[in-house]
Amino acid sequence: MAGLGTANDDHGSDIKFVKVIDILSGKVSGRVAVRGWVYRHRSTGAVQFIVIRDSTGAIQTTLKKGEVTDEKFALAEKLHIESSVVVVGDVREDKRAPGGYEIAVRDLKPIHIGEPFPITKDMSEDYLLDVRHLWVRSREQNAVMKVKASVLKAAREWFNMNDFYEVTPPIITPSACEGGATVFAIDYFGNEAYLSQSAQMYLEALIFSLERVWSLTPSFRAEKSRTPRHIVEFWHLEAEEAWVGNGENMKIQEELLSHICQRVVEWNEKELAFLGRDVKSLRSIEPPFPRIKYDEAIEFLQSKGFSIEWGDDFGAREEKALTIEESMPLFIINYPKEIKAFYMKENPEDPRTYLCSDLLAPEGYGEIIGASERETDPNKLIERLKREGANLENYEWYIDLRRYGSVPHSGFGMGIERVVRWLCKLQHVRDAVPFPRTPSRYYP
RNA sequence: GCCGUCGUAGCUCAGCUGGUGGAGCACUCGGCUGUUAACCGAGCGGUCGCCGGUUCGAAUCCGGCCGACGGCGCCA
Repeated sequence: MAGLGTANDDHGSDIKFVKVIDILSGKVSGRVAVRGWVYRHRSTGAVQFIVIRDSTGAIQTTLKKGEVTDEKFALAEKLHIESSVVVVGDVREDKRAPGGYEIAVRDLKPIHIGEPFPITKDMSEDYLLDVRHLWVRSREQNAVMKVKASVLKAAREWFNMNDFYEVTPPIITPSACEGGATVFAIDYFGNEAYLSQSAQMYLEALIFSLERVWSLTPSFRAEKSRTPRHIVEFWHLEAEEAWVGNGENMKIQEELLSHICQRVVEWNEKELAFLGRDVKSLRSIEPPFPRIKYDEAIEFLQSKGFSIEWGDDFGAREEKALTIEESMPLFIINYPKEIKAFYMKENPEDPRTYLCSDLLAPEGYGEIIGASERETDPNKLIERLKREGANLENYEWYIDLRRYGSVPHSGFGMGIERVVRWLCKLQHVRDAVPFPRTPSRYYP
């Protein structure tokens, strides 16, 4: 509780500020000071109930006529929802209070009496996106942001424990990193540059110095995708590993993701409960994850009545069917070349396919990681780029990486918001971002 | 890009085959000594998305446009 400061009560002595969660968990008692925002305000005339929230939770406070001055009582009646206040009072266990504890207020100081808060009870998804700068205060957004922070913290923790260096690839790039996907162009002192869609190629360059690297960067896709799993700007966690083949690459992914799940369970039990995610299902996420070949996935889908043939890519329906009954994430390996990117390594056992994997989240949430061993033969890369009609000049430096001590290597990219969506059981990835960017929105 | 749904008070919505625009919440005022998104009474609140057409008369019928949302495709 260091650094929370103190507030003068009406007797002139200094009272320590405490966090709401420490009251609700029974850690503190007696006279306390709390600062936060008005979450609910009810009154029966002679008793006012003001629920105050801070970043840790919400607690009911009670004001009774005669226990505070008439001026303070009248002032409290004017507090709109989301007004900021400091209260001083006595912690009391009371079954009538939500959460089991309340504060009997002795003194109350408004810091700012807010204007009427625009968000009330019936709110459309549309409207909440318009007032996102205020909706981020909601319990739901608060819980999701806490889980997301844990995901990032746990990922960094795992990489640090496993000999990876965190690196900082550029966001402004001279060309698209992946063929086909649409890029945002920006004016770069009179030339055209692009916002990064993936750090992968830069990470590939860095393994020759650091061997195992990872990065967390925003990635941008200028596609007018209208689905619950797409946003224009998303946080991309990517890793690249020298001397690692496709199999070990998958081991790294499943260990990383399992660590993230275990930590989120450990750190965010309250938030997960609020979001409706049962902790058991996440606690059981442990290596190894089941893995099936693309061919087997096709056969499975055909047996389920899908009209899909070898060579077709999986759509949302197919991904859902493959994982809706699963409780573990599922690897699908060795996709046909036609539906994957040019930089993947050919599968020596079946040259029609690549040494690659997609990791699908369980319960139908779909792809959260795309991964592969990378092609090391410069001629094969040139040949594939030519076939795609790419401008080879843009890829010269990338081909160069295969000319000076090339080594086998693999890597992957994880969509952070997709992981958070799955962990928090969200309808849409945009709810895993405080200020989502979609084709139709970039405000606020 | 394709398919679908919807635009009425600050918010959520009702408004029938065309005839003087409504409710709940929020807000203001009043009442209530234990409320749980408190409750009760009153008040305030409108360019019915925009443009045009039909009609004595359009929120309502017709046409066009704009915007948002939902689903598919593309992908992390």
